[in-house]
Amino acid sequence: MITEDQKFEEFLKLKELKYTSERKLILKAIFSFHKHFDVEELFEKLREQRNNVSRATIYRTIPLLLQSGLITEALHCQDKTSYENIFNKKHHDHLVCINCGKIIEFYNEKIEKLQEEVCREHNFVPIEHRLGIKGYCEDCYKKSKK
Amino acid sequence: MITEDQKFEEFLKLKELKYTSERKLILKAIFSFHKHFDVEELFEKLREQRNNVSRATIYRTIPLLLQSGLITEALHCQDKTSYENIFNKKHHDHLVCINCGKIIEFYNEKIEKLQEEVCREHNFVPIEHRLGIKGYCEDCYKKSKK
DNA sequence: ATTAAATTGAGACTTAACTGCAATGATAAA
DNA sequence: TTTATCATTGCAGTTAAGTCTCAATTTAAT
Repeated sequence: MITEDQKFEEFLKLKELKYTSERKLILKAIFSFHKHFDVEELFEKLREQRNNVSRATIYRTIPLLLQSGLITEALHCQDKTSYENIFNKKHHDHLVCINCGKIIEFYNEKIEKLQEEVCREHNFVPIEHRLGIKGYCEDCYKKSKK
Repeated sequence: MITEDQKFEEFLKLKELKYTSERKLILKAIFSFHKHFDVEELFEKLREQRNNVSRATIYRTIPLLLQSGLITEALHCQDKTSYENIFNKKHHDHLVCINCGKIIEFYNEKIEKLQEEVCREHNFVPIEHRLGIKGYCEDCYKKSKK
């Protein structure tokens, strides 16, 4: 079982880039989140861990993490771009509550297959996809009806 | 058959807002696009039409157009937020070419139904959804193989 | 250990997106 | 028609995400 560190190191080696201590720290911080995160939250997390890394470096590292397939851009919830750790995670899509921001992850095999079919019909070679459904979660819907 | 003007006017009346000449011009400009557009392109289009409207007014009008259901936010292609006219258009999803930026619209009834099913399973009330598949269009894929 | 190249952080810079304010414009009552 | 009210506008300024520059440092291959 390959670790996230190994995966990132391998990716960097392939690109003839260096696995610096800052990059290690960023990766570690990301994997200490269990939810989506944005750059500011990552910066703060690193400070908490007494592992200060500049924002510039974070901004420069994120594209590498995206390319290496360790993280992915999450749905634009409000304004900031946020990310999601996807290492060793099965692909999934999202239900996002407009009211409370809750995110429900789901996976539907049939939808996945149909997407492949659509791509075939258009001679399109898919690399990744994102399906986000916005609406109201059970709790918020109940509240709104009162 | 209701026009986009009527729909917007009705929406504004409901909110006790005014259908000003600037708002009319913005709407007209939007409907002269046949592709996605961003704020800057809209600003330029208005200048071309000799109908100068300030950026501030454009930024203030867009939320109204979104709320009224005349336009929707398009997929984040690069950095800028872009929009899409959806008045009297059937809902559709997108295939986006990573290489040339080409956008292919598609609609798949089965996928739509399955989404509803997923929502039901989670007691989630959907309002809108967005499915974007990134990859390579036929032409770009052929080129890349050479 | 040497060396070439990549990387870093600080801070300046850029730009999309938005806002406060004074002036303007529309609407409804007088 | 005049007046009063309140939304709207444009300008100029603000915010904040993201990028760039450059000198100093670190990495990794030899």
